[in-house]
Amino acid sequence: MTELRADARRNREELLDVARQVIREQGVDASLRDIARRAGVGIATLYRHFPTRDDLIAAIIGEGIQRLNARAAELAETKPPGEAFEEWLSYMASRIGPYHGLPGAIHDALTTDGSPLGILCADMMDVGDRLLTRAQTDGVIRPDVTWPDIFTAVAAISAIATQSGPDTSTRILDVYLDGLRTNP
Amino acid sequence: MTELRADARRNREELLDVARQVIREQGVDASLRDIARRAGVGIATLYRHFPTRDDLIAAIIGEGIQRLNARAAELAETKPPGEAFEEWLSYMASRIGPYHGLPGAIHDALTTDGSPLGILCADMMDVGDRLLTRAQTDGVIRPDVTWPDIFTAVAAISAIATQSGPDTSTRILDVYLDGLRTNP
DNA sequence: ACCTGAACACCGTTCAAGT
DNA sequence: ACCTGAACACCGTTCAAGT
Repeated sequence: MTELRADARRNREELLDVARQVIREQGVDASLRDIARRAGVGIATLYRHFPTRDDLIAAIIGEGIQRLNARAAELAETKPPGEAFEEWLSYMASRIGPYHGLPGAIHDALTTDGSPLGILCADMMDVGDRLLTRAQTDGVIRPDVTWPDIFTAVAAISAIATQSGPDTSTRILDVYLDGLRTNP
Repeated sequence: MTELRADARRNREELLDVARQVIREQGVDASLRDIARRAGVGIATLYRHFPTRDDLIAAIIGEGIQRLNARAAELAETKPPGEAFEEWLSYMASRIGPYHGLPGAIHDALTTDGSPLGILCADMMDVGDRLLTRAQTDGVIRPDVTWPDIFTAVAAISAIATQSGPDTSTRILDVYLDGLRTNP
């Protein structure tokens, strides 16, 4: 894993660069053949580096997910629980939404064991769960809603961004967040 | 349209029966070739009866959409505006959700002119808009939310049903509906 | 170690040829 | 009028053969 022959390393980088761009444009169901072609590499080479589509997606969004986790820690320290939780959800939506089909892929990955994408997102789920619990303990978020439900909801709502635009997605998320708050 | 040769009529019925089942099982992206094969008909025959996938989907869910519109009229007469609106949204979600990919297809169809599915759903959009306006006039639903937004939200949330099950979808919809209500 | 293209089994869509 | 399969240009995935 860590030691790669020079040519292999170059191919891997090129594949990732191309895939990042193509997937941002066409979504997570983009043609793998097309990605290999644009990277100037045989289709089998793509499969050697990324045995499944899941592996490729995980490699592409890995960094973004880590940033998401870091942001959670940051918000937890600087903002009150309710604000931290809501801001983090909005941030998550803005990062995940633009990749067409990604929320669905993450959801599938989380319930498929051994999925690299699932493993990658497991930490994110823990982080979210903790932020939620803090906000619920603080009494600002309804105590009867679970984190898996909220994650599923925010994922589905963020997916709207690729169809109806980020503004629509944001407005809908705001209404949902309002429903999440305890009535004073 | 109305006059079909006996064999053509039989083929059309068989295609619709098979398509209804296959699409319920596999979603709106199911293989058209597979549907034709199972219907015991050449692939070109499917295309002759339904020139686009859109036509086929519209033909399949047409009856369901009309039932949806009828239900709206019924609810408007028998229930107070807020209840009528919310019940209709839940009913819509329960009808649309189970078909994987249908909410997305409807959304695309509504913004593509000439789409048979879009034409079919246009009435439904009017009906929903009227129910919303009544509920807003009655003061029970937030006045600052538009019908297209609500439709998009409910469509996205109902789509959850095929991934996480109808119960999850229902719970999430409840939270969203809560966010839609005016705070007393 | 790594790369490659051919191979296989699928698609969606169209079109000439059949009845 | 209507039906049909072949044809074309694509997929995802695997595997034997190359360096």
